[in-house]
Amino acid sequence: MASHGARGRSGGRPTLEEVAARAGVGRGTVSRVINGSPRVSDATRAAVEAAVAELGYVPNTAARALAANRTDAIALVVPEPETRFFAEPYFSDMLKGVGSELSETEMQLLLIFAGSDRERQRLAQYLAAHRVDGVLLVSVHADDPLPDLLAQLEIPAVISGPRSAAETLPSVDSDNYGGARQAVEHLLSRGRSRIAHITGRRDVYGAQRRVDGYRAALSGAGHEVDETLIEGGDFTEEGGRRAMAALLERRPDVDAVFAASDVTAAGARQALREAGRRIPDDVALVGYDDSAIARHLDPPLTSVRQPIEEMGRRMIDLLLTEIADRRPLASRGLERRQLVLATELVPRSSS
Amino acid sequence: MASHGARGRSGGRPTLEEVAARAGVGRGTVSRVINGSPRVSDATRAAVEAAVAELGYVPNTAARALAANRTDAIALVVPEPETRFFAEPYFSDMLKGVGSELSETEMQLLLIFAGSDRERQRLAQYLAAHRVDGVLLVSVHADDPLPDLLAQLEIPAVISGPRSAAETLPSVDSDNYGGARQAVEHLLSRGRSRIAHITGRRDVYGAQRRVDGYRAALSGAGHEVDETLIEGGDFTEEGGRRAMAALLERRPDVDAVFAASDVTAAGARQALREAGRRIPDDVALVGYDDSAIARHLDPPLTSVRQPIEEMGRRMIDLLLTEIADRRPLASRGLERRQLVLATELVPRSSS
DNA sequence: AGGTACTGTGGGAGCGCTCCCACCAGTGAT
DNA sequence: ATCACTGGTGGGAGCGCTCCCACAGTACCT
Repeated sequence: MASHGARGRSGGRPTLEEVAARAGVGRGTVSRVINGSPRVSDATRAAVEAAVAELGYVPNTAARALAANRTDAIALVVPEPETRFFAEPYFSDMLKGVGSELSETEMQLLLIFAGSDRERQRLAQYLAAHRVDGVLLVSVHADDPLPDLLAQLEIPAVISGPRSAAETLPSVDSDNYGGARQAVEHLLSRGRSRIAHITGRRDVYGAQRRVDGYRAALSGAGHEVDETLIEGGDFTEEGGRRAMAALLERRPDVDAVFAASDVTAAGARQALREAGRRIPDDVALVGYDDSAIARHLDPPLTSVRQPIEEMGRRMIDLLLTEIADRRPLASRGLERRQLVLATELVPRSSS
Repeated sequence: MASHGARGRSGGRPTLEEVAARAGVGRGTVSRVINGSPRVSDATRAAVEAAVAELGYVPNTAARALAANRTDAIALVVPEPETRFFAEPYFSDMLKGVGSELSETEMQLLLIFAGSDRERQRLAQYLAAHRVDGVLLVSVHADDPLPDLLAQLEIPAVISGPRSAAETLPSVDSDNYGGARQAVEHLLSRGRSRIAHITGRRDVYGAQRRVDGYRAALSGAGHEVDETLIEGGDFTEEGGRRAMAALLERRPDVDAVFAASDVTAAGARQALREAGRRIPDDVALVGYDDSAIARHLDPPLTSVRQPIEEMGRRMIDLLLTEIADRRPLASRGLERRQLVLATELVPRSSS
């Protein structure tokens, strides 16, 4: 029986010490080379690098994490009960951006689900254990305690979509306000004048901003905002259908609808069909997200695209900066810490 | 200046040692309690647990990993260039299953992208460093070197979808053969007789199995399999369109199509529309995956649902078993190590 | 000739655990 | 009484790193 943690290692993976011996230098020097310190002579560096290559040395992260008190990992926290969020392209696109940006670094990505109470409990434990250097928070609700927990634990975090206009955390968002404006202006330019809006959940700041954009576009074009043309939705298909039905009841003269999400638009479409309205002939329809649904709806749905992959990338940038900056006593301003990226209208035949 | 790794700890998180002192026991005893060893008296356990609670102790994973030579983490490797895979509900559903099953344990989930060569390089390094206890491999191609690498490093792995009939790795798959049969039998029962099949990529074993199922269903019903009704696709929309166009050219009398994926079906639908064929009146259409697209297509698409979330869960089960079993010299049979889960036909108005 | 100031380098200490050996009661068999 | 055992426990050693102090060597002043 070998010494102690012997499992499965036939000869064992090489350690720093072995590399040092091989290169004829000290442990500290190898560590310096591995970590790219400039205070190493070229000759020494070359010798160490050769030894590393010969031995196939790979640093042991656990040891590094223990000694250096950092983990080289960040967590993406997914509030999963929102199945909507999870199944939408939003999620995978963001992941794509996050992944691609992260692959430029040595950082690893952990996926943590914080859906159930048990999972949130576990997450709290996990964060308390400082097992990640930073956290990416997506789709956080206004009353979520998580951001405060993170602040308290002094763990750097970036949020996608501020919780309110007074958000203190670094954030990356798309221009919900501008996107909504684009959508409505597009409908106006198509000669529509009685443009309704089916909102998202009002406790989501982004949904609120879309309402603001809707209003602004109308006002900007000299129209009065008619409150009877605004109906509350919740981002779901069923919600969209109900809202559209209510709208048709109240305002049978409606000639266009801007829905706060593609899924909502799909629901609205059903209600319109059932009421015998043709799209776009009788009522034009515009969605938001430019998801797969938009392309496959009949007729294909005009929608507002958010640069989600780009948002994922930027979130990582921001987070890595936060992590790096944690050393000098933080408290720097929010200068470049809250980003808003432009949206783009994708016209299709529904409008 | 404090001792050494002093960053950010105001008083510092409690350590095992502190818990031991508080409970009036030795370090080893606390470790035993934390790890649920049975060789601890009830009184001692209670004392330790109290101390843990009072101090808010959370074990330091890095230290544990270093000492015990395990990581309590598994990786989900995503061959991301397959954007298809990534954006499809397949991915998020699987993730959901994986996450829910994992949340029963202390294991953490790492997401690793192995799209570009650089990423694969990094992955190899990562695995060589034994930074995970096990690996989940999804959507692996027949010629991927990854499984061999894993075998060589003796890292437990589970694959979703065997690479061939001779797969040696533990795997969890849905019943592609049976699912295809169901689809075709459904079409037969609807009175269709000239049923075409647009295949998936032939180098994907699951696609091959669907072809087999298609054939079997026809033969089983006493029909001869007409090779001119089988057309190669590649799981993409454009591929589906092309294949359908070719099919219509060659067999204008076709009265049903079984497509190897919903996306393929969406492409086929376009080609059918362009050719003026009505669905389902002239040609019935059945897809595979039961994705969001299926529900939102016009007309809604009959499709074969795979229990993907369940598959994710089972993969985790299998992997955890593999990890636990690694101790007794492996080499146990493949008895319960290759699972095939049942599919379900979801009829909609396209057939 | 003796400072002073570097740049490079070696290696001790320590990160917080797990593992295991040693040891101390009890308990039952001899 | 003596000799196994057994369940329960304490604590040394060590996992593979990073950090930092100490020190050699060289270069440039006084």
